[in-house]
Amino acid sequence: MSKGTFYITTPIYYPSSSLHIGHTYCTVAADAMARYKRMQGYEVMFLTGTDEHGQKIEEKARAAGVAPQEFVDRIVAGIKDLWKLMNVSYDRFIRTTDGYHVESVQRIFKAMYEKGDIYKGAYRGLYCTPCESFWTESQLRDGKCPDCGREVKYAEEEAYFFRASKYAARVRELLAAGELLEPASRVNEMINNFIDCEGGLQDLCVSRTSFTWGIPVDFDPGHVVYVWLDALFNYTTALGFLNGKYGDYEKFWPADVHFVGKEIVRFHAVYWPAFLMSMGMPLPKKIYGHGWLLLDGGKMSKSVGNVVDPAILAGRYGVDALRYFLLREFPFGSDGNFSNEALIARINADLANDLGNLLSRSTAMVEKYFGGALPPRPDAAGGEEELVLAARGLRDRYEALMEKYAFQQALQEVFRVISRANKYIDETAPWALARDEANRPRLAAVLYNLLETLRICGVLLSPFMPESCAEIKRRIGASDAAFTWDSAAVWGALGSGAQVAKGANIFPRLDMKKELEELEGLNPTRPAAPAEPAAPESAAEAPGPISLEEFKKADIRVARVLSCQRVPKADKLLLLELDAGGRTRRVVSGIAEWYRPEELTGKKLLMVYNLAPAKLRGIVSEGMILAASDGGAARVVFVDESIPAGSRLS
RNA sequence: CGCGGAGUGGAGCAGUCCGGUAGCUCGUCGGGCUCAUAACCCGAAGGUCGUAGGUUCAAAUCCUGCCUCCGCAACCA
Repeated sequence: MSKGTFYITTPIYYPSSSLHIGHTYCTVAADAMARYKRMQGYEVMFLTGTDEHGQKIEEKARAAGVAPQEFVDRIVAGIKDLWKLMNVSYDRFIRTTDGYHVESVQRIFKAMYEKGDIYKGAYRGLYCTPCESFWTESQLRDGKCPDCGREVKYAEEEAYFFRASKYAARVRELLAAGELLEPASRVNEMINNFIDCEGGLQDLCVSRTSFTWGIPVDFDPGHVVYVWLDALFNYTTALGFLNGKYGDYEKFWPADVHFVGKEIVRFHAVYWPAFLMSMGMPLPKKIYGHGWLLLDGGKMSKSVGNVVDPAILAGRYGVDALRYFLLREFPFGSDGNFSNEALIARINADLANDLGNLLSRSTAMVEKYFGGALPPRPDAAGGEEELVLAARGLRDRYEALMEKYAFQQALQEVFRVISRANKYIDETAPWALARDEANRPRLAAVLYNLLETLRICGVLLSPFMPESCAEIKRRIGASDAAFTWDSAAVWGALGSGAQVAKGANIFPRLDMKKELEELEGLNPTRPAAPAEPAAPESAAEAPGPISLEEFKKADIRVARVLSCQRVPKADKLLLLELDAGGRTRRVVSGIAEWYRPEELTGKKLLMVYNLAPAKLRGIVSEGMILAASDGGAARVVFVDESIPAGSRLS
């Protein structure tokens, strides 16, 4: 029965905060693919998981006042809940903190080291101590640090490197062959930017000593494995590669396809193959770099009132409707504009008006004219009608598109047939046929054809909308055998006599205006969640309690803005000169998006007076001004004119 | 000159690689039908294909310049 195996993966997500619609998009796509392959009879392994190491997690956990493991445990629980809600049928969920993964990665690191592909080296170069940055000769300005203008000195820092350069030619050849990476438009980008660039493909630093939240290099304490080496091998350790946890490596590797966001195509298409080559392992058959969901024309953090929390949307409109929308609206390989309006319009037009309505009216007529029993199957003679031809050939057209990961087009094909069926009802006018007993056979044939069309469409839509299609199956009275992949290529699989269940539209029509208002009302001020980068702060990230003593360490003072100007070449920064009692302080603040310099000049505000200086865009900032933000526009906290500059907050 | 993407009827997109009647969905207007949801079906209006040049018998499509928008990157102490 099995046609073979099919191994598909999503990226392992970074649990620094909750996931959003962009992650959901990728995971739902992988789920649809996995379900499709299972339906076809493949033995599928669908892997997803989380990438839990790295400095950022370490920092976030510290800020939240918990241990890193505890921090990620919480977020991972939320991620699993989301996948459960979205009906994601993953077969395995890997966490890079899982013991078996850690062991495997240590073995891999060692093997690459012993082979000579990982070597101990150092960042070497001219180092500016205050800036904590290495610079190359060409970057220096007048022989000094280009940022702060101070002297630099030669320095080095110990690190392990992966000899990527050794595999550059092979990786290049592989990419250029055009099989590995899709869409093709990304291939040249990879080759031009990372391989044919000046200096060629650079060796990759694969260990860090600056933080500890990672997999230790077991033969060299102090080093932890760089997250990408750790993360990429998840695709194999999850199958049991170099560990005893699972025994599926031989069976499923190499992967049939890795779905990845375009921001990580580079690591998957360049370094991942190089790593595998080093280990002498087979390469994945396909890496598909999907696009991003942008928001209302692209503005990420400034547009107002969009609720793009997948859980909210799924809760309101149904998991299937959201899944359908994501995969029908956007071409998988390119960016798309997400909007609530598009979501609702799509649900109404396709699901409510076309599919849901077709199911309702068809079953209602069976009920009305045949007492709810499936009309007898017509003779083959009537089978040359346009609708029948379209529905009969649908599975093959759908399959060709699904094999190319063209979800949007595959769905379009199905809905073309659904539209054709609605038109068919008009053409055949069953209500007119019903008036004359002599037309009864014809009426039966018409209704049968409609149910058959619904059956085929229902089967093919199942990977996208599993629950709803199960309901379609029930309503048209299809047996299990009449709802399989094979049956979708057959016309006439529906038996006669079974009971049809009439009922309300499975996709109720939505009131666009009302929905948009309510969605905004749900969260009027929070900015739309960006599709890929930072998600809204989750509760897990709120810092824990601090003592009064700790709080008192902060010296917060009233300051008057003496002058204010934009920082050149920085979109978000303003440079303020502040009078806070003592000498004039220069503070750089990231509020240029919300304030013009002249709006601030002369105003009184609060500043953290004893914050350690930091250098931003080359300018030393001696403090921080206080502003409030809920994630959207930041508003400066102004204080009463009567308070003298230099007063301490207490 | 940091990297990349996009400009096509009111909106969102396809078509661009491989030049040759500008297509789809939504919206608007008119009509039809009544099984179903103010739904469905039919028809119509509406486009200098960002802009200026070039190549060509022929350009949305190829070449060059320019304009605009957007994402990434760098900065939000």
